[in-house]
Amino acid sequence: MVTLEDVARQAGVSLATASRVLNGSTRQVGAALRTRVEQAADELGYRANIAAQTLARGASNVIGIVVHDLTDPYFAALADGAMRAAATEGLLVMVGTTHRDPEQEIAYVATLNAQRVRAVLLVGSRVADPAVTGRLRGELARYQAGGGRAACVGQDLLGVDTVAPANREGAAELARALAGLGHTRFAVLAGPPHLVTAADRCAGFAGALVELGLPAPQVINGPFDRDGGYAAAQQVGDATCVFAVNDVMAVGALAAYRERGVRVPEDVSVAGFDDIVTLRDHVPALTTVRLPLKDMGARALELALGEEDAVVVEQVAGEVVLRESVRRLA
Amino acid sequence: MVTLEDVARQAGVSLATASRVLNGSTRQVGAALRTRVEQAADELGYRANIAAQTLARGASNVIGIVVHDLTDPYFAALADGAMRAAATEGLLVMVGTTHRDPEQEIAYVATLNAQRVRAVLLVGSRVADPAVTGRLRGELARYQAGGGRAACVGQDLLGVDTVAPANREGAAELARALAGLGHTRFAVLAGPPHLVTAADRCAGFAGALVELGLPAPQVINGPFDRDGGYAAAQQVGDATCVFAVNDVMAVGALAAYRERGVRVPEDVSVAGFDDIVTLRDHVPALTTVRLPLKDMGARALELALGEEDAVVVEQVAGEVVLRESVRRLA
DNA sequence: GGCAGACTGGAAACCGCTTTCCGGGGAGGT
DNA sequence: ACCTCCCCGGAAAGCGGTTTCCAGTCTGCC
Repeated sequence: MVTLEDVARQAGVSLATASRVLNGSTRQVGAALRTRVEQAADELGYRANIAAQTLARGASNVIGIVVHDLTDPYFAALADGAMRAAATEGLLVMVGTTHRDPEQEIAYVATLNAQRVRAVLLVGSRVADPAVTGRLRGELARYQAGGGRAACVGQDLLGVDTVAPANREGAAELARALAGLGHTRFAVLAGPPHLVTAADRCAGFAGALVELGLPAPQVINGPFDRDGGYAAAQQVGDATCVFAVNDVMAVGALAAYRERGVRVPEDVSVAGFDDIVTLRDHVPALTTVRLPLKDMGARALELALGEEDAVVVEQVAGEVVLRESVRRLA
Repeated sequence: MVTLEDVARQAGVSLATASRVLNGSTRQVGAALRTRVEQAADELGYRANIAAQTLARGASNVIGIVVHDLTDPYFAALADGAMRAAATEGLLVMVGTTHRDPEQEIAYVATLNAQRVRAVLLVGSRVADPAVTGRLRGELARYQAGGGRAACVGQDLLGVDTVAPANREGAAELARALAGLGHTRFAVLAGPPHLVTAADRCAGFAGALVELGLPAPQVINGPFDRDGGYAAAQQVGDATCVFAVNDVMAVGALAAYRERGVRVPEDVSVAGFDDIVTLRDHVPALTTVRLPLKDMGARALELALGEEDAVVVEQVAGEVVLRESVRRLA
């Protein structure tokens, strides 16, 4: 491996000079030496050792993003937004996937802390377990005590800058829209009760129905993914409209209905949440609540990098999008 | 930031001892000192500085994965497979997205080299431009000269370990299957001609048709994504069967047909390639060539980490999956 | 012409950790 | 008892950069 010292020797200059030429420094270096160094570096194929640079400078140029599952398009979109933003700042990205294990999330924060990353983004729903949240907060505090910056996309439970999707409000809005179509008997494919995102969406939806004087929906818990939606759909009673707390589950539900010969929206209306881009061509087109996922990811990075002392929490509103998977009741 | 020295002082031991206790060493440390150090580290909230460790050890525990686009489920699946494999090896992952810019890919290799990552995985189709490929090879060679390991998922054009999907063969197999259903007039939504993956699939498909004595297909080039498929579908002539060189394009094509009131598969048959999981619930279900994406990602990591001196290239066969998007011709 | 001040180049300290090398003490063998 | 060998703890030399501090050179100005 060729080092800066090799370059300096080859160019016949000191280490200091070589460093100043090759890695942005405030100090000027004469044109003659400068070209000698550049040429030497080029000939030798020099690549700075970032570990050494990070150590010497005391600051790295990488950020960490922790998501639940990259193959879930929800997280892919969020991560992509954050990564694009990072790229414009000249930052590298370390991505960790927890596969929905909160312990993994804590472990990642510790690891990213060890890496002295400039910032960490925790992307994804918080869980309702105060013990876990407490330990995560502890790990984050330790990281921040060392000068680390952090932000979260999800619920404001961590005491860090947060981009918070308005899950309750979005779901409530959706409920009102669906009720406006004449539906009165609802079911909610509610996902796991301990996932705050799922719980909020479910609660927002149910709350709005109550406010409208409608009967409470049938609530069916289960996994937060496609198969969870598929399974939950089997347990729906006599509802005319089913709300799956995310699009991926809604697609699972649609698959279940299709297999059973239940027509959507003729026999039952189905709605989701998120407006996943990959699913926009689904048939029937999914009624959902659109979240600007890429922007949210990018915004979270901005917040993390921002110099503000105060913790800022930004609500992001969702927009109800009615499509063919729901119908107006006669 | 609390350092190892702080811990050592607090525990009343030397730096060496503290290091041996806290970071796996071959050397033993007495139980008494050991617990003192551990306790001190815990009290102080010590987190090793990985940059320093990497520098001192001369080896890092991070690997780099470079993909074209994380929001494309094809890459998400591949990356996920690789990341899971990395996790079992205790490795951290840096992910870079090129957004399909080959220059970015080269830049990433340089950056990951600077990071002294243990291995880099180049995931995604090569381009047909020899100049670009040459520069990428140069950058890779420089990296490998410094002890770096590399592997590629795509075409064997880089001189590194490669997991190569059998694009030609898979497409040929698909062509034979479709011809077996009685189709004779084909169109290929071929993607960009410079993308080797797209070109191979197109060539394999067309080649098989020729072998069968069928007329050559209509070839329509365009972008490699959903909108590319959508646009290309508009230009299809009188084909009874359309092959989109990937699933995402096929979905675009299906959307185009749906909008125009063309029924699939009654009026036209459509097939894709990849068998993207997220798209399995699409209606109509997509005929495609299944690639074991997760396994391929994991395998690429294995190859990169493997000790073999010889460059190994592994072909991965695709499996034709006939679903409702194609029909047998009367 | 002489001197202050601005610039440029180099020596060396330092970033935080690993690991080699050394020394001291205890256990085991004779 | 004495010697050897093994173990464990510590001092110190790196790992590859950055940056402070110092010295020498030029330039501009009085």
